Amino acid sequence: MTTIKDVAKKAQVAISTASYALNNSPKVSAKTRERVLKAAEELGYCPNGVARNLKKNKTETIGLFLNDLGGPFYSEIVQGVQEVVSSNGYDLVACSTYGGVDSTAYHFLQEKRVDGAILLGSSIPDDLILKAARQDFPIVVLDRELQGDYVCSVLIDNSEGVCQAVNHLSKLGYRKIGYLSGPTNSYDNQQRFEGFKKALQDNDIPYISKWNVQGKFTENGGYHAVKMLLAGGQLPEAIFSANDEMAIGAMCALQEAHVRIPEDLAIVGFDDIRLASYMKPQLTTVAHPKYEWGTMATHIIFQALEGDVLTNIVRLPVELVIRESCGVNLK
Amino acid sequence: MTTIKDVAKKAQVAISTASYALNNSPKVSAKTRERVLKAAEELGYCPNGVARNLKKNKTETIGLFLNDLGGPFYSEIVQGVQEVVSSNGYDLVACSTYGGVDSTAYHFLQEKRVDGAILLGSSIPDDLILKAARQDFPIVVLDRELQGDYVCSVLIDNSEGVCQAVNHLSKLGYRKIGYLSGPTNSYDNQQRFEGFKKALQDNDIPYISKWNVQGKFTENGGYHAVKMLLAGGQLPEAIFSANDEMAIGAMCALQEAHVRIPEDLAIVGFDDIRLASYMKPQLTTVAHPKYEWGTMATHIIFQALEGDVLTNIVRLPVELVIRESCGVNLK
DNA sequence: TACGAAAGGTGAAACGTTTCGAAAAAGCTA
DNA sequence: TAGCTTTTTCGAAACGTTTCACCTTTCGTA
Repeated sequence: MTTIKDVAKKAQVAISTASYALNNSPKVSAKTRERVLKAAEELGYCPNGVARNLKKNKTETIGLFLNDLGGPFYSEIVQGVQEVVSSNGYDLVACSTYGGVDSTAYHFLQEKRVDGAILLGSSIPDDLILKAARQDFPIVVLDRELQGDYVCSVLIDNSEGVCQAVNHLSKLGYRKIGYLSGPTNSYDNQQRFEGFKKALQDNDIPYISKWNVQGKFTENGGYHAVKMLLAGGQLPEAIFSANDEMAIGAMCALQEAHVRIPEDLAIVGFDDIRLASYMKPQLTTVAHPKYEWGTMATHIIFQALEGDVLTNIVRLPVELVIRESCGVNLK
Repeated sequence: MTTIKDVAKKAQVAISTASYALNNSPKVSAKTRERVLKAAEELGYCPNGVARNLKKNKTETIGLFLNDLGGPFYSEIVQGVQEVVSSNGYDLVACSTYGGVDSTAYHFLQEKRVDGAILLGSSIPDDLILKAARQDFPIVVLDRELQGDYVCSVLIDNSEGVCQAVNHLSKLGYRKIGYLSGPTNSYDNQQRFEGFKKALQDNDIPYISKWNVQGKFTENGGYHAVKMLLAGGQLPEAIFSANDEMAIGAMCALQEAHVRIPEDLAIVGFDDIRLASYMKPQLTTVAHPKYEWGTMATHIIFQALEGDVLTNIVRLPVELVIRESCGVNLK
């Protein structure tokens, strides 16, 4: 590999001069710059990023850490993040948190191989985040509330979303509403469940615990949870699913059991993933601004890098998207 | 930030000893190791990855470079890659090629911030790839044929896939078959188009160029291309779409025009993305082993890193998945 | 012609590690 | 105890940059 040393030698200048020339510093004369650039060109020189990173003590790279790089709505978040990162002249790397302490996320967070991190997915524990965050290493989390000097939470308004969904069901006349739950240790699920119970109360609807079934936030999870529900007999009139993936699994299970949607049972999801609008019937769901979620988080990272103090929690609005899966007429 | 220097001082040993201790070298006595580890613990020491990378001249990181981190079937490729990278104890970063020469992909490829690269998406030019690849920096490309010492292509068998699709249509009695094309400069599209023409020939079906319409490999692209086709009057009996995304857009356009699928027009796609099986009617399409695509590519990277010489091209099998969008009865 | 300032160029230190070769300490054997 | 060997520790160089502080050259002005 050719280094700046080789370039300097070829151009017959000192290493420092070569460096200045390559970085367009005004300290070097046009002639020398020319000579250095030519030498670099001829040698096919390319600066070693790692060395530069070490010297400058920054990588100009932001890390986006996800549970699983292929999630159903990450794509739009990633685009938002990408956009802002690029426009700040930084690089973006997406990494998985897969593998616990051996995961890339762990490594990168601890070893300072990025200058800031955006985190979505619960597999990184709070204390590691709080320990890793510093003035020159801000962290934004997308799925939990976290208090710290260089940590900020960007969240969606879960309870408002659930509230709108339940109100919608209530307005349509549904009084027997079940809750299709995600993992109970997930922040989002907790928030949605709390919101759900509160919304029921506000609408004078009783909460019936036998209609609370739990899955794993995946299509399969929803499918099996609803299978259980079906096996138990006595269905609710409507189901609020803590996310769309599970709602889709639920719909499959229901259709297999010849339960008609929405005639026999209404269903509403959360996230508004792409598939939601392709289902038959199309899934009514709570949408959140995914792209903006990404841009917001990233803006905050750069603010922090510039030394601004952070507001600790930002909440993004949600919106109920009414499609077909709850029907439209009063029951 | 606390460095190994601080640890050494606190443990009252030389820096080198601290380093050996932290890396579990047998060169240091149990007592000293203990002392160093304790000091490190107390100081919350964490080795600086960048410095280590520089010294060792490797990052133990593989880069996966995609056009757009949220693509419709990347997810499974990524999982395959992730799996193999992890099991080799390496890290994985996914980066976008968004932004041309300013993209993260460019930077990382040139600045040696990863030890190997897997590339999908045409925005990195061939010559850069060939220039960047070296013994200790192998590159695998997933969407073009490329000859080079440390470059390998892992491709799917496009022509076989198209052939199966066209044979299927032919067997069902369709004789007027259109081609919904992706960008003409895309390798995959070229291959599929070549395969398409050959398959027509093999089945004694004429190629009619007015039924060749072009889009951008996106749903929208397919939608508009088919709108054009509709505006032109005189539809074919069947359409082979160069990918599923466009096929889906096409289906929307057709449904809006009250063209029934498959009764009035059959359609077959390519890729077998998740949405394909959720469409109404479900999309018949050519599936490829996405997960294996990722694992295969990654295995090759590690083989190359170990010094094996590479076979230049690997082709993965494809399989036609017959669903509903072509009908089942002879016309 | 001499002087001072500005411009251009340089050597060396530093970033935080790893690792080599050598020195020091400890443990044996005779 | 002297002379070995083995174990443990250490200093220093190196990885490839950037950048500080200083030195040299050039040039305009008095």
